[in-house]
Amino acid sequence: MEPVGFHKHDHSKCIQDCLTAADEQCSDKGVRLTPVRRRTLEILLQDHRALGAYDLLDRLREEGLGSQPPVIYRALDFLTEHGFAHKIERLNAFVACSHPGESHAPSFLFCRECSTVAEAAHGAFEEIAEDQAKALGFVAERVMVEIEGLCPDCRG
Amino acid sequence: MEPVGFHKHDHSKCIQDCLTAADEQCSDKGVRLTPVRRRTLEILLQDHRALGAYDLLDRLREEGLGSQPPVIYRALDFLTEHGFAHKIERLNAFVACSHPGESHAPSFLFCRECSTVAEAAHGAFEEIAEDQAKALGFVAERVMVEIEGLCPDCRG
DNA sequence: ATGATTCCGTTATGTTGTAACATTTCATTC
DNA sequence: GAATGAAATGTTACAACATAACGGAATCAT
Repeated sequence: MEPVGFHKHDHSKCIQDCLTAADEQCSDKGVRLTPVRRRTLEILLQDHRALGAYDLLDRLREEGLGSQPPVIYRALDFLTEHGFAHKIERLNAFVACSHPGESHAPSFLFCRECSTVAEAAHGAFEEIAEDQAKALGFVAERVMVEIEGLCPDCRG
Repeated sequence: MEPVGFHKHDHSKCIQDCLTAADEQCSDKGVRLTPVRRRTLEILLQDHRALGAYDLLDRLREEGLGSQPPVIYRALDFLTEHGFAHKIERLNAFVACSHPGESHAPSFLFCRECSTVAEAAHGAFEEIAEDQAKALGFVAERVMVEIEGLCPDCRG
């Protein structure tokens, strides 16, 4: 898994690939990527940035796709549940998954200036977490890593 | 630094030590551990559990120590700023620091059943985070690690 | 077609957090 | 011990984030 948020890349292809992957995975699993869900994912994919639920809702509203909070929260529940999007807890905001399909339990780096998010390799963190949990008799189920800082652009 | 949340220990001593450490550090720094701040810390120290701001506020209100949200949020700002308490982002809740004075940037393990929190060694996580950040040209300023799972008691 | 299921629209409300300004408390200096 | 200035608190009002509950529409399997 290679981080993508701070790298130059062919972004329209990046978007297309993610949407295609989502379409495929949904039909494989027999779940539906409905218009509201798909459009929410598209909006998130526009930037590799974290967006608040209400920002997303505003966008949907402009397009006549739903105007009340439950609409967007249901769409986000679906997308996160199936690994197409993730929540950044520190920001109360959501970001499209950059690596749909790959094993999930991501770590994030996000810029405090521009909210750009990169998804990073998580394995090393999980190993350490597992060691620490074991030493305490704790069963680790989910390891959240969120690294706040400045991205290459905002470092100035 | 030894994790404490899931271990048997002399808890009244644990509370006393933390309060004493807080008192000392405050006078060293020339800041004031006022009644609202001190009482908030005491309540947090009662359990090694994460408590919501409004739960804490209810406790303060019962004791006539302040009844409006800004009161508790200001106290929590003070306590977190000086390292006497921490916020668990995943829970929107706060926990007393188990190791006041030791270098700060903690990692947490918290139980999804009972909200008990243990503070764990953070160094290894920071190293990995630093490596990943460097590879991306990202400047890591704060590394948040929160491990959700089941504590020894709730594992059943 | 019909019944079951899933999804969406909507109202209402709950939870978490802050801006702004008035008042009080406290330490310092005169 | 009064005047002053800084820090802390009290209070009102509101902003931002999130969910419960219910009715109706779309979709799917038979």
